[in-house]
Amino acid sequence: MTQTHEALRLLRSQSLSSVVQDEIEQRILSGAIAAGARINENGLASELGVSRGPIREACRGLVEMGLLTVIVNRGFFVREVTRKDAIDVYDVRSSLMRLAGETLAGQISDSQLGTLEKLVADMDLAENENDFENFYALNREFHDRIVDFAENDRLRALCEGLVKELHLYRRRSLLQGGGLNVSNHEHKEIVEALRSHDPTRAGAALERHIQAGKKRFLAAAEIE
Amino acid sequence: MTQTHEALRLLRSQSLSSVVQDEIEQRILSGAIAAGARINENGLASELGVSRGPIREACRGLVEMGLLTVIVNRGFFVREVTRKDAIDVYDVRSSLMRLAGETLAGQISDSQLGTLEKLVADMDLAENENDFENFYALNREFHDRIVDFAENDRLRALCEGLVKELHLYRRRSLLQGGGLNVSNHEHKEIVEALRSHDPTRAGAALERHIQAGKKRFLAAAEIE
DNA sequence: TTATTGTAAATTGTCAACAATTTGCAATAT
DNA sequence: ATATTGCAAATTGTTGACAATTTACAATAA
Repeated sequence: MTQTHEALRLLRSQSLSSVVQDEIEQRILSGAIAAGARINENGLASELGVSRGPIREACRGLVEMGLLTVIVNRGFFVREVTRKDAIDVYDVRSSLMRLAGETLAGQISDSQLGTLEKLVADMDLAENENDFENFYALNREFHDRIVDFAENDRLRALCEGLVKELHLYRRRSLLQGGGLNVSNHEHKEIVEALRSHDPTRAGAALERHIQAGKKRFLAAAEIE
Repeated sequence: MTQTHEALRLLRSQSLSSVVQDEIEQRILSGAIAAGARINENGLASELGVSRGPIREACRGLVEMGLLTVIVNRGFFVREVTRKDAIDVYDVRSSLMRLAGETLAGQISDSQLGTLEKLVADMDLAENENDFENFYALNREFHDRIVDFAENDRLRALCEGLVKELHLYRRRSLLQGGGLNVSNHEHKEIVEALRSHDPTRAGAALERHIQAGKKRFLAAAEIE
């Protein structure tokens, strides 16, 4: 009975809509619901054991997040991110990561530098062991931490959204798992720049890094 | 009867939810609904002549846009943008406008330069006549055009959202009407930089311009 | 006076049902 | 064979109703 108790406790702090929204988001990003596919409100409602109300509310939120599009009288569809969209997103993201670097360089603490260094070291290990999955997770945390440390809530929210949007494209192409040949050397450069507390240098290092990622991504997308 | 006909035609291309969403957004940005105020679903529903369903769907969208927040069992509230929030948004916006400048410098056409020059000239006129309202409108179009011309859809959408968010804060303080002492000189510098097709110079000019706006804004907010 | 408790009203969260629209598909015509 | 027409089923858009929760406020106690 602890399960229903848990469920009830959850509903006092979260509405069904937000739980459903997270669930649908998960399914979209994992690829369980394909790009371009329609969200079947009835089907999803009965599968999740809720009515269509929360489903539709969740979908409205996901539309504003850029994960769904809506066509009147036809329904909600998983957004199809074009190559041009992905390029646009990469450019915006590189610009924002540059801001993160510029901001962070002037305020980063030794303990924060330590955290980043640890992540880079772990990535070295993962790289040597060809543990791509772990490398990917560490890489993602590395970027997340940099944004977190910059302490700009809007920046954090936007970066989070951009990464999700890229996933919407990425999962079609190989990417992530494949490692995309991310060089840990760039990460070391970034940490060095941050340690020097030079905003311009740190911003440039991060911008270069994302732009390099964009190039790798485009090269990989070319193949498919 | 042409009115109901119009209304019906509209509903075939737009859902009630999106119409309601625009309406609520308008009320928030105009200040008709105060920051921190709760959205009364029943009240708004009967006032707009719709049921609570579309109202709630619209609110979910506005939450994701950052104009509303939601508290379980308490409802939707107009977001209260703090001074720190505003600073964060300005920093993000200056970074994105820099990207717009960098992008645009390499691809701007003579006709587009002409459009921007015309706007600057009109602003000169409005400035001389102390027509603050017109100056504000022209100033806004100037920035919108620059973003449009950069042809990055994500950038455009994000900038639009950031401007709305700033309005949420600014409308309390004086803002716009007060003119905030925006110097047209900075605009001329921006156009010159774009004409030189130098990405770095154009990006820097725009970043400086928004940062200057941030300073003016903070100084004005200090007074209140 | 100030806190506390209890109850009624207001409000939100969710659901089920109905009307309007779209989709699927067979029957028909070209 | 291809296009067109005409239903029937599926699906979306919207509504009204009901349960759960919060808010407002009067009655009571300290």
